[in-house]
Amino acid sequence: MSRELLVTNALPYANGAIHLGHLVGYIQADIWVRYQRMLGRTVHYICADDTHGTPVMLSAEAAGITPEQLIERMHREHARDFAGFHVQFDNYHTTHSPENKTLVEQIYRQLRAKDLIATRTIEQFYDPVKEMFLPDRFIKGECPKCGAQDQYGDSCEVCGATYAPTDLKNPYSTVSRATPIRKTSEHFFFKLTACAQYLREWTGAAGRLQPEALNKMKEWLGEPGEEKLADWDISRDAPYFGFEIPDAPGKYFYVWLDAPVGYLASFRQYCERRGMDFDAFLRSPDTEMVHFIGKDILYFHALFWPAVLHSAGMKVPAAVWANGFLTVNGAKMSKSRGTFITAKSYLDLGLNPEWLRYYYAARLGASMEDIDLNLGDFVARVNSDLVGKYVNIASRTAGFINTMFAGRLANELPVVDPGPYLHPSPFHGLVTRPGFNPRDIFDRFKNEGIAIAQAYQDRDFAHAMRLAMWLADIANRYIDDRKPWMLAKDKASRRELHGVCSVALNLFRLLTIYLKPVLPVLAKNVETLLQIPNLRWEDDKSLLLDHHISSYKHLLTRIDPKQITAMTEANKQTLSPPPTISGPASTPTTSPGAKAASAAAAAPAGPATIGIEDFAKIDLRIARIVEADHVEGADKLLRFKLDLGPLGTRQVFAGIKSAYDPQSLVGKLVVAVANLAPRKMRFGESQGMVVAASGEGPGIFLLSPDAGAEPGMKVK
RNA sequence: GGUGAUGUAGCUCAGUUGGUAAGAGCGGCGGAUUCAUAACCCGCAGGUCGGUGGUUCAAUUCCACCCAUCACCA
Repeated sequence: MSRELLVTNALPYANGAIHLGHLVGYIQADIWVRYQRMLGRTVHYICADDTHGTPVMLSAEAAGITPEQLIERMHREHARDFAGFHVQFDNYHTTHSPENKTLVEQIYRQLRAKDLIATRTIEQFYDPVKEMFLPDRFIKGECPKCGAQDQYGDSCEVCGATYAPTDLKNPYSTVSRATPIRKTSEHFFFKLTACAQYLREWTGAAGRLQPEALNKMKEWLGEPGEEKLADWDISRDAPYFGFEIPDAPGKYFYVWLDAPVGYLASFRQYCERRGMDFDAFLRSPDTEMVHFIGKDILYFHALFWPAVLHSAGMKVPAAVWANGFLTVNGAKMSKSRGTFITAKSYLDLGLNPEWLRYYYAARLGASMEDIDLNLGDFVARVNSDLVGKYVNIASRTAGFINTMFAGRLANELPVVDPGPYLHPSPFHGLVTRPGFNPRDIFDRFKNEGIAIAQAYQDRDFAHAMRLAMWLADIANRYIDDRKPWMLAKDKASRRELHGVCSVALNLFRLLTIYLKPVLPVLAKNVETLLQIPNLRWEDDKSLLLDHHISSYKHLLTRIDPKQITAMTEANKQTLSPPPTISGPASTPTTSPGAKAASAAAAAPAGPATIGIEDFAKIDLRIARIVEADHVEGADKLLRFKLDLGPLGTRQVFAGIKSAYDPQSLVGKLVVAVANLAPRKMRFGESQGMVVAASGEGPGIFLLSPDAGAEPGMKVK
């Protein structure tokens, strides 16, 4: 396992900011890479922005800039965010690069030469206004089963039904709102079906995929003879932001073909900069390529990517490791709850990136399971583990070395039996090495270090952190037992004090080695404190004796829960409007999955409380519906004329068509927001809103006052 | 509906290749201490290890079924 490694992280898409969910995988890979380097292994850690495709093209257009300008800006922001979390790539390139274009074309020509490219005519939805083919996600319509509005082309978020985009009723293009038409076009396909047997071999190799991922692959591949795979459509028609296919004007490579090639393109740029031989690296049997990805893109990395590489005669990945999604407080990240937290906002608010690195490490195992960022747990764990346990060891002993011994560690350490400080470890199967002396606390630490190293190697960081904190507890008990503050009072015990503090700081040094992949900056500061060079893993074999250290300065501050509140507040976007004022923007719906999660989290994660003065800002009034009709061309809206008594009459639109027949509403009393800023809609101006209740399921319910209320009365 | 995963103390989670091992951290309560950014140390949780059957001398740990949750697929 001393091979030279090329390690990559999935390329973030150049269409949005990096958020805490992205960071799980990047921090995971960065920790793993740092660990490998502490062992002295050569690792090239590579990433890039994924820049092509329809979403980038349309986003740029919406922003009034060129795709090149957009991806340039995103590239800068992404690189900044990763650096901010100490994710230290050796190279961060872009898929929109000459290196990538060359490589993609080279691979494509290889596939074509091997007769692995087919052409076929397919029919797709086409936006006649925008004059472009529409990816499924840009088509919405009514659910063919339950009739819910604004559903995507694959499944209904209201009733859970699944279907093809062609099944949608009243489909429309989310780009232009036009009704899409069907149109045929010639597409290029990669003959993935020819690779089934190879893929069975590739996926089955030991250590290549996680067991769960392998299960999934078996599902996708099927048994020999089952032919579950289909050929892969790798072309898209203009207009498309990407690379044009050689000898095929107007046809572009699908973004998912050139995205993974971006790993190699970025690596090639890096090789050229460093004077390394790119081709030789790929040819060598002593080099390995390892991809860290999110579980959502396993399909692309464990099927298409190895198949394409193998077919093109190139080095295939040694391993593809997927991480799960991030939930926050047990639920999907939510913009309205403020748990859709961007990397930038975390850093801008002054939160320490190593807090998050530690917390992720403490929760990350090698499996594809989702991990949860429980914000309360985050505060408790970081404060308790890092400040209360780990840093505290130095904090409570370095001062004595500084003031009583002129900053010099003892030249000889007492032998300390860890026995009294060992609490029953929950970890059976103690790893031991030859010559292990269980009666020596340093041996005990080093012995545990072997298990920690193994855990890092296996990407079971949670286990590594647990072991490290178990050691930190031992060190603290030792200090507590020997009571240096008592020893300091008696001149006769000077020598003993010196020994105890020197032992403690040496234990602290070992722990720093074990935590360094996770906490690189903190470790750097410890190296400064101890006045030692760059710690490597093998340094746990030595001790610091008769050595001068600097004066102690705070190594890490605690998290103030107020910082967490500030962060969620800063990320809280304007609450989506309730269905009643649905304008051109679509009504947000909640997926069945999020429903349960939000119910579970409902108690602790409700909206922030407000004062009466906030409530008073909303001018709620009783209103009588004097007119109500359908709106020509609107899917969901009804138009009302409301009588607000002394306030006159108002025209208001409300998105309740699915729930009410307008005629039945005339004459009814309802509750209206009178001071809502008027809003121009496609069908006229809405001068207020009618309030209604709705739950997670279908159904909208207007509020109405008890008998006796009159139009214009204030609701308070 | 299919496939896979998960379900252990109030919370977050370890662990058990089946047997005197049912545990940690956090929170809470009590005590001790004052070196340390009120940190640290000691004590207190009697939890049917989701439910029901089965295999076994013995199951929380293996098997079957069921329930709940999650993910992917159709």
